Amino acid sequence: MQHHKLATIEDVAALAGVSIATVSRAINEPTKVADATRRKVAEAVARTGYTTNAMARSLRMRRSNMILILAPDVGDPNFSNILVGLETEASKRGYGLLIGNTQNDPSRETDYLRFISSNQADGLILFTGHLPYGFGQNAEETRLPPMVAVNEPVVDQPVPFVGVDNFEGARVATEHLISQGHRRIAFIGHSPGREINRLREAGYRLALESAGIAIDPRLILDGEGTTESGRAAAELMFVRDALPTAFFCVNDATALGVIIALNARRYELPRQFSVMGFDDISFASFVSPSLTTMKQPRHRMGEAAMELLLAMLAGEQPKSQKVLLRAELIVRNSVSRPNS
Amino acid sequence: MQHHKLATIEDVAALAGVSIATVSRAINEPTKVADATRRKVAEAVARTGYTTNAMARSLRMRRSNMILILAPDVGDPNFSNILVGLETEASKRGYGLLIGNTQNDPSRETDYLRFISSNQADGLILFTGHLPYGFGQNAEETRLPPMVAVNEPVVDQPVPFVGVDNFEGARVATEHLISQGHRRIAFIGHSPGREINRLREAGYRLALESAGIAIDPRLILDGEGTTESGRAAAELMFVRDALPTAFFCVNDATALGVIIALNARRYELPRQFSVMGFDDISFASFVSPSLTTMKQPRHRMGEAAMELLLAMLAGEQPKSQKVLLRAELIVRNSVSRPNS
DNA sequence: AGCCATGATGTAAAGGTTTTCATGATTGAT
DNA sequence: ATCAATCATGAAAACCTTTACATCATGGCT
Repeated sequence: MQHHKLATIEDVAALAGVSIATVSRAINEPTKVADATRRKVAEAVARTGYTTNAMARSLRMRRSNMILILAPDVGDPNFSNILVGLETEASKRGYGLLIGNTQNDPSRETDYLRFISSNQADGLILFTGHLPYGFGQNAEETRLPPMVAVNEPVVDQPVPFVGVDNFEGARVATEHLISQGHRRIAFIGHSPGREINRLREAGYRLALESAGIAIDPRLILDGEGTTESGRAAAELMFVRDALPTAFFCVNDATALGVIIALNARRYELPRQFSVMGFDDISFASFVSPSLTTMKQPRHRMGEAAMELLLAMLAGEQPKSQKVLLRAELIVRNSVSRPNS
Repeated sequence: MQHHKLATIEDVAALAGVSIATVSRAINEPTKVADATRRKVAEAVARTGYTTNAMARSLRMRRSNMILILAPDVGDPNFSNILVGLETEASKRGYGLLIGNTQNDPSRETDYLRFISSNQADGLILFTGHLPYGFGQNAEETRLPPMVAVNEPVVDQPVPFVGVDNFEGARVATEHLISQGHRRIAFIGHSPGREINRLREAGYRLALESAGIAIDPRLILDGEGTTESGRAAAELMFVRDALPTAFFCVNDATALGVIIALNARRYELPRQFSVMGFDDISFASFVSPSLTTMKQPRHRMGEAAMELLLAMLAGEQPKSQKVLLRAELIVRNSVSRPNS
């Protein structure tokens, strides 16, 4: 039922009247072969429609030219944009991408490791923020395969990381609000367990301190980064009656929730409240008011991570364990000067 | 620099005191082996940490248990949600997913076919709406590999298709508007070249005709399905001054554009205009007003497509060349009765 | 003329499985 | 007790490459 029977290197060799070794060389190291034979081989390849069997090749060479991507949620738009960058760089270098959706399920993580241990993938890109379950326990003993973490660093493990500078980005964002004249700035998305939230909050705090603004703990609200948590936090703020003039949200999803809450209460934005997000997800520009936010260079993150991983596979030591790209301030219409 | 040296089947055989053939059987066809030896082998496998080398296995068995996914834009959220369904079903059946981002670039399409012709993938899932460049020309001659198209059918080729019933969905959507009392319903997104747009428009037309409502060509506007095209179309409508009471948009992105245009003109929605979308993208519920739309069962589409492909790989003839899932009406706040 | 370096090619091994076929052992029937 | 059938296992082939090593020819040097 498959494609008849594929031509093998032997067929090509026979047709070209040379040995299979020569065919292999003509294809992979053209300089090591005489011009005339190279042409004969090329001709034979064209005639037979030969393509080298990747399985045999990988078996022999002990590498597959495949990279396994492990992500907790493949459907997440933030992920998929980074994926595009990963793919761009990988395919440029002749690597294929194998994707694994773990949903943070330990058994699925372990399951996907079979691709590594069975030589089906040469390296690993981690979106999960932790080592796949199955490496965890005896990490020092087991030699880790080449891998790099992207978006979220791996805690307590020497895994090279490519991501955005959350601390610096949050500082810039908060400074932007301050530069507009805001003094009472809320932070929505306090969650000390999440590295990303922690860093962004730290940047927020530094910006305030540097500007000599005292931090009001009533303006720092919990939130895990979902739209619903943003909406709830904003509501809570009104109940408690300790109001800011601006909301700096840990991410755009949260900011969206805040905007929904404010719209529902019929406030006019940004006249009465300013809202700032982080990420620049695709719909940030379509919300009303369109969202001022920090743009993550997702495509570049993907490229950089893949570059780093491929360099490691080529035997180079990573120059640094951490590549931080800077987020870019995108000014739209959800931030203005406070009018009080 | 790699993981020391992996245990092979020979190591296991030696430790268990049996031949490699027995080890292979103990692992893959446990019933064909005596209980005692099966236990010995299991023990040896555990001790050595053996995992079978997928390359050797694929080489021998002439199949890789990999599926290649070819998509024009991996970053598209519509795609990534279907991808989750594909992944769910594939990994349940022990298949891996290899993803290829083509950006509709013929050379990239051809390039990715190497995974098929080199046996690195057993089958193909197509999001592109056309055969990958390189199959096209002599399609009758070349035997096509097992493949199924999802989301967008492949034109003029006998490729099994899994998608949503766009015609029926558009009919249901339009009927919903009619049932609310609308008579002047615009269709935004006329684009005869696009199969999806064509079908949705056809459903719209049928619903109107069945209700005895004459079709007003001035209410049918071009649009390729982007937010910007929706915005522009709505604007055009005001310029031309042939206004509907409801807008049925070819998809949510278009509907979003329409809403933006209406909001900008300070209309109150849905009191003055109703807007209906199609797709139920993630932000449909966050727009203001939240969008009434037809939900595509993306996860199920992915699962169904993968199921079909795996069945084909197992040698079954696909029962039908076309699996159409029905879209579900999601009622939110962008549609109400007309108030004129 | 003889020698050596260089360059082009071929031979054969190795990579790790699955599976066909053969072999022996065991069971059941006569 | 004999024969046939069944069952468990092993030997070896096949899957298709890449590459270390060997071979041979060529040409340049002394």
